[in-house]
This record gives sequence, C-alpha cells and structure tokens, in this order.
Amino acid sequence: MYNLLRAYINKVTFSTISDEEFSFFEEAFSIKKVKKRQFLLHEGSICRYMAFIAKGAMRQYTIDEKGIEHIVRFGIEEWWMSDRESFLSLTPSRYNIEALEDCDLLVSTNEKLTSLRNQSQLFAKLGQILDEKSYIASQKRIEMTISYSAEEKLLFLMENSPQFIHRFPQNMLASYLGLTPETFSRVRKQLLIK
Amino acid sequence: MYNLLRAYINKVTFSTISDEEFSFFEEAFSIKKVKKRQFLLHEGSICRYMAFIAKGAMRQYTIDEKGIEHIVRFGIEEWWMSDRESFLSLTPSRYNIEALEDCDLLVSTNEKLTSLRNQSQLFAKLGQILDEKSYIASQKRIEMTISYSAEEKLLFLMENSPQFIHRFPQNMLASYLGLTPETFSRVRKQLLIK
DNA sequence: AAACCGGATTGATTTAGATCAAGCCGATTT
DNA sequence: AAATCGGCTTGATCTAAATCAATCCGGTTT
Repeated sequence: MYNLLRAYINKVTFSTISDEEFSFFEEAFSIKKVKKRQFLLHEGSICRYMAFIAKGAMRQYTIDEKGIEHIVRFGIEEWWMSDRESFLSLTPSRYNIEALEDCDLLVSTNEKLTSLRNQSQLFAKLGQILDEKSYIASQKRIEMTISYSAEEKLLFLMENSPQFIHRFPQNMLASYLGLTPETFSRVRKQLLIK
Repeated sequence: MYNLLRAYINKVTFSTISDEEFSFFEEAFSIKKVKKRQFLLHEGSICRYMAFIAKGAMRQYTIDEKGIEHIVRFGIEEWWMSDRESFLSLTPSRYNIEALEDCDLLVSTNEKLTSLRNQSQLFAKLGQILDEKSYIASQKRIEMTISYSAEEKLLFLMENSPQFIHRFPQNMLASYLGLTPETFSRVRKQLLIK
C-alpha cells in the first residue's frame, strides 16, 4: 500500500524518492481501512486526519437546514481527503466525509505532517504542486457554478471528471453540480438524444 | 511601497523578515502602476505577472458566448492577482484582469518567483499559508454557489466580504455571486426591510 | 417467488430568478 | 443648464429548474 503512495509522489513531483526520504513518509502515515458507509469525519467534530486514498471512493458533504445534502467534493484513488480548515485550525467541522466504497487509506495527523515537512524537501514540493492544482480546479468549478446552465454543468462534468460519471449514482452527481436528481436525469436524456 | 509588502510578509508569516532576506523580495518585485479601466491581463494572452496589490482594487472575469461577464474574483489591498494556470503553464488565459481603481502593484514573473522560493525560506512559507487560506475560501464559495438561494448568497457576501459591499458597484457584486443586477437589487431591498 | 430497497425516470405543477423594458438619480461633461 | 452616462430600481412577463408525486427497474433479502 505504501508503494502506491511512493509511486504517486514520484509521479507528481517528477522525481525518484530515495529509500531514506521515503522512510519519513512511512513513519508519518499509517494504514486505515474504512468500509462503505463508514465515516472518516462527522459534522461537529474536529478533523484529525489527512487521508491519501490508496483504494476506494469517498464524498465530502454538508447538510443544510432543510436536511438536504450538498456534496462539495468527491475523492478517488490518489486523491486526498480532509477538511483542511478543521484539520489545521482544530475547529469543529461543518462537513461529513463518508466512504462510498470500501477504502484503503493512508492517514496522517497535523503534527506528523508538520514534522514531515521539515524532514522531506519533496513533501514540501508535493504540497505546493497539489495546492496549485486544487486552486486552479476550484477556480474553474466556481466559474461553472456561477455561470453555467444545467446542461452546461453536465457537459462540464463529462469533460472534467469523466471518471465520476459511471462510478457514482446520479443523485450524488446532481448534488455535486448543484442540481436536483430530476433535472440531472432530464438533461442527461436530452444530451443522449443529441 | 515595498514596506507595505514587508509589513504584509511579517503579518502573514508571524515573523520579522531580515533586511537581507527582504532584499531578495526587492530584487524579485518591481513597481507597476495601472490606471482605472486598464488591464493587467487580456483574455487570450499569457499571464506574465503575479501582482501584489499595494493600493487599489481589481477584478478577474470571463466573458461567455452571450457576451455576459462573470466575475470570478475581486482583489484589493494585500491580495494577489494573477491567472495562476496561465502564469505557471504559460498557456493563453480565459480571463481578463482589470483595474477598478487606480492601482499600485508590485509585480514579479514566474522565473523570479522560482528563484525567490530558493533564496527565501519565508517566501515558501508565505506561499504555503496563502494556498491554505485560498483553498478554504474557495471551498466555502463553492458550497455557497451550489446550495444557497439568492438571499442566502447576499448574506454570505455581507458576512464573508463586507469590504466589498460599499467598494464595488452592485452589478459587479451580483456577477460575483452569480445573480443578475435586478435580482440583487430586489433581494437587497427585502433584506433592508427586515 | 414475493417483498423490499435504492435509484432513475417521467409527468404535472409551481416558483425563484432571469429577462425585457422603462424610468430614475446623481455625477460628470460640454 | 442641458446632455450624457453609469448604475440602480421597479414593474411585467417568461422560463429554467425545483418541487411534488407516481411509477419503474434491477438487485438483494427473506
């Protein structure tokens, strides 16, 4: 499982990490398995984990006053899951993180990551690259949500996250796009005809 | 003008930067003044600058097929403006960055920032802190756009960015929230009555 | 095989917000 | 002072998407 993390680090940083440097990662991360429907984080509690998904899929969502769930993020293999705000500032989270499939995770804590950052140059670089990527992705998603029609949102999803389409149920994809399941279904049908 | 940047660095990183280390910043950044209505970046061109706003205000926006502008970001004093994707990958940008007031900027280039990152430990830390903050802010904004009503969006703006309310015209605030100016005006009226 | 369940679809109706259109107001220009 | 302009408001109408409600369908459970 650790070799998945190792391969990932090499891929993202365009480097080959040494055994010595990787040993710091092995110390910082431990294995955690979560079954489908189990939670990594519950609303109201402090997020203690930064999790690398070695296998499986997860979702991060809030529940509004009307009881409706809003999915703010999906995670699949090689993605990171955490509520960074809660994780860093130790404040109660407004989010839930739930396994949508049985997951193999490599998890670490705030303290361990801080020391890892000092031990490994490559970890700092990794963090920087990931932050840039996620910033750019967030920017695009914001643009989508403020300016696209339902049909355009669906096309955006197909374009930018085709892996999600057949992996997650439509009602969740709808939630992720800010649509109702009914609208999602109708728009999808329209697009298939065209 | 450089002392504004200096004070900012100290504030954000909780440190006191030495003259020596700050000299690297002085080398990396140059002063650029842009008048109201002038552009730092035009759609279709490559974003060459990372700009620190010492004074003034800017907006970053796209124009859709129907010719409607969508503001994805505002920037004011002590904020950074750039299209990071274009800036880092040297691809043509889909955004425009325009001065909404006369601006005093400190600008740098991709190459200079890369070398600054090697010269200054504090710059790396600064980058990390800013990335974390902007990630958290983006996450919140995404949540808002997919799940809030017009009224809730306005309340969100008042709560999270009160500085914007009286500084920018309503039609731009509306665009930033993904609403029409008419809806913005009506909802605002409703809220004032309450 | 019957009952059950989590989605997905489909139709009818409602509604929030967009669109269209006109008028207003205050600041700047001529 | 008249004219122009950018932005704001207000009213009437329209429409995309939400809501409500029923049915369907494939997979599990009993």
